[in-house]
Amino acid sequence: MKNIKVLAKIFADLRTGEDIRRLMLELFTQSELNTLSKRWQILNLLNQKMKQRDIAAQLQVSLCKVTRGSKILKKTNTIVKKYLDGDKANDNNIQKNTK
Amino acid sequence: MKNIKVLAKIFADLRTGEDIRRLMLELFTQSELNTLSKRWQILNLLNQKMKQRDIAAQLQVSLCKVTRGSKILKKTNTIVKKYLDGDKANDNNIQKNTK
DNA sequence: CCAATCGTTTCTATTAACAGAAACAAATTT
DNA sequence: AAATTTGTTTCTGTTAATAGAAACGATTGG
Repeated sequence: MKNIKVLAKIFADLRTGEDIRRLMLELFTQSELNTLSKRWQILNLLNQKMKQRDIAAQLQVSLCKVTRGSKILKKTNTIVKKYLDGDKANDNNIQKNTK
Repeated sequence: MKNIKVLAKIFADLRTGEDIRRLMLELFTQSELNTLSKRWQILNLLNQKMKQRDIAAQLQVSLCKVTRGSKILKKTNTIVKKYLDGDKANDNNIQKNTK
């Protein structure tokens, strides 16, 4: 299943990063947000060709999480890859002080 | 922490519901997607004043999940409430056959 | 070919979210 | 006010994701 489309539509409707961020803070637990954040950082670092053991050490996660990220990146035609290979990916790492 | 802003920005950048949906399918496990989907349905039904035990029965979730949703809805000035009270909420339930 | 490095898998233990049931509390009905 | 309904909390057990360690496998350089 199922209603993922519904959820995706909600995020799409919200449009601004600030509103989406607030919704995520309401919907997810702190633990889940951490997990999600790490998950994305793993993908980003993997895409930058950092060694898997280095990623695990730097982000303080286990190798199984890194391997899982690796599997995601092996798929072709993914949104993940498309996004990471775009210029936006690096913008996000700089973390400018927009607030 | 932390980099929730980064993740929120990614969703915001994607813009279309279809792209966001695809990214979610790549990032989350099936189990997590189910959880998330149920979580939103709970909020929606709670907001429609359905009784908590009925919600639990209909969605086949435990009361603790419903109570958690209830706590979210009790907060004021949330994106969740703003969204559920808007007209978009009902659109999403109809689930038109756009694919 | 061998050794080292790296990606991947496997194993057991841990943890957070959750199920299911019961108890408790607040509200409503009568 | 007593009984019923509904919201909330508490309890124990379960499950999926994960940590940590080790092993396995592939690749590469020597």
